[in-house]
Amino acid sequence: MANNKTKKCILDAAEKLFARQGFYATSLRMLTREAGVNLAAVNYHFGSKEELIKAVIERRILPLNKIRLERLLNIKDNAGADDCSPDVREILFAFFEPTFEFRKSGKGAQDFISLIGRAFSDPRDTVRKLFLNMVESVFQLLFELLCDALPSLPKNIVYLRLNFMLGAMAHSMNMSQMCQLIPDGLNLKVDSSTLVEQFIMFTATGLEAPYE
Amino acid sequence: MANNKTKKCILDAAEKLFARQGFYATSLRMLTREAGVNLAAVNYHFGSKEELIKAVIERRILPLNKIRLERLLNIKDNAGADDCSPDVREILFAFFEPTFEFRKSGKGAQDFISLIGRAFSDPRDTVRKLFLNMVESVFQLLFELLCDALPSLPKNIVYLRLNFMLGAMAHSMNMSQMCQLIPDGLNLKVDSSTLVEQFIMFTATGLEAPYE
DNA sequence: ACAAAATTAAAACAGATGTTTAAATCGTAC
DNA sequence: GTACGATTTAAACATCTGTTTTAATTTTGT
Repeated sequence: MANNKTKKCILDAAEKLFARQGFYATSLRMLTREAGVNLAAVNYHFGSKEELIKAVIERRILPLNKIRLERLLNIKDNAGADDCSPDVREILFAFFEPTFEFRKSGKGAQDFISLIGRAFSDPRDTVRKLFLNMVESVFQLLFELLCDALPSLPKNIVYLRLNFMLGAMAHSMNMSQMCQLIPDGLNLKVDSSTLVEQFIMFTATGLEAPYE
Repeated sequence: MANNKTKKCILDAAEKLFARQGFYATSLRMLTREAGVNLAAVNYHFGSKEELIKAVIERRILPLNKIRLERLLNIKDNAGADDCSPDVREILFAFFEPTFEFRKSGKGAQDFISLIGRAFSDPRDTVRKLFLNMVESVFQLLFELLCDALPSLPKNIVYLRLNFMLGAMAHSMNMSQMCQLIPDGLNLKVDSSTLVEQFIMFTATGLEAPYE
């Protein structure tokens, strides 16, 4: 168990290639070449490609989830103590800021975030469920808090809007390829902090929109 | 050229399977079995799998784009004549309503719409560009109109928010699998018209959010 | 230093993939 | 009815996939 270098190389290469090409389009041969390890190493260390996918996601999402959960629980407790509804923007910031913060921490992190967007909208149940199971608890708490913060909205409407928000998020995580849409002469780039600000501004305002 | 039955069977089957399993996960053998035609028929009629993907998307998106373009141009002309800014909600309604309306027209249409969501966030450049090229003109006009409707916002901010919106849209199109997120006892289903209303309410309010 | 366990390496495996081929069948115009 | 082009069929093709196997090598505990 001493030498984890191979495992790390595989995870790093997988993170990169899965994010940029997708799970399906990345073969174990590309992956192991990129990682500089033998083809059989993946099956030896992880068992199968599917379990590698799981490991790639798990490595990063568990610590991230821990932070998000702490921050959301903190909001919940404060609201409970003061006996008032939590604030939507506060909730969103607690939920998104760790993600965007982590994203800035390096190239690998950036790849991982776009990989999450991939997993969230993967065609195959196996991959999607794999991811959803890991984030279920956080999402559930997020949903609860948003319901508390928006007491005038029916829960199914909150749920619907929550999904709009998550879709926007999944898409925003692949920002690199976003700017292919409008081939304008304008400089449409935005820096990372503007992205978070604008994202929260957009979604918070949308969530708070009046019902009918 | 007389018998287009085979072509139609292939297109229908492809639409269904591509939407439900993704492009990659659908093999030509599954596809031709579902369509009830010979394996070689795809290559005979369409040349390759990639060209089949293109044909599947094109069949539906061209008429849909025509409607959207007409309605958007109509708004543009009216605004030009009255010499006033167009209305955000009006623009969004013109853009989204045809899609959701078409979605209601049958099972195949429903599959197609979720297929569009797939194409929009496909990992591979080839597939994504294929789709983006077809919608480029409509998106460009949409962007222009939104800039006119939101004169107080910098264009790159409008562009950013437009992308949030498109992400939300792509995700909402696979609504069928959305409700796996919160396994609550609550009935969180919403009907189709509520979906459009809420989507426009959410995104319009988000787009109109103040800048900083 | 030696034996046992863990890891790496190269090769082969079984199966699936998109595509092509070559013959058979069909539809249609003369 | 026959000949000809379009279509369908079944089989083969080459290539790629994830996984296993078996042997070599390295690392570890004593």
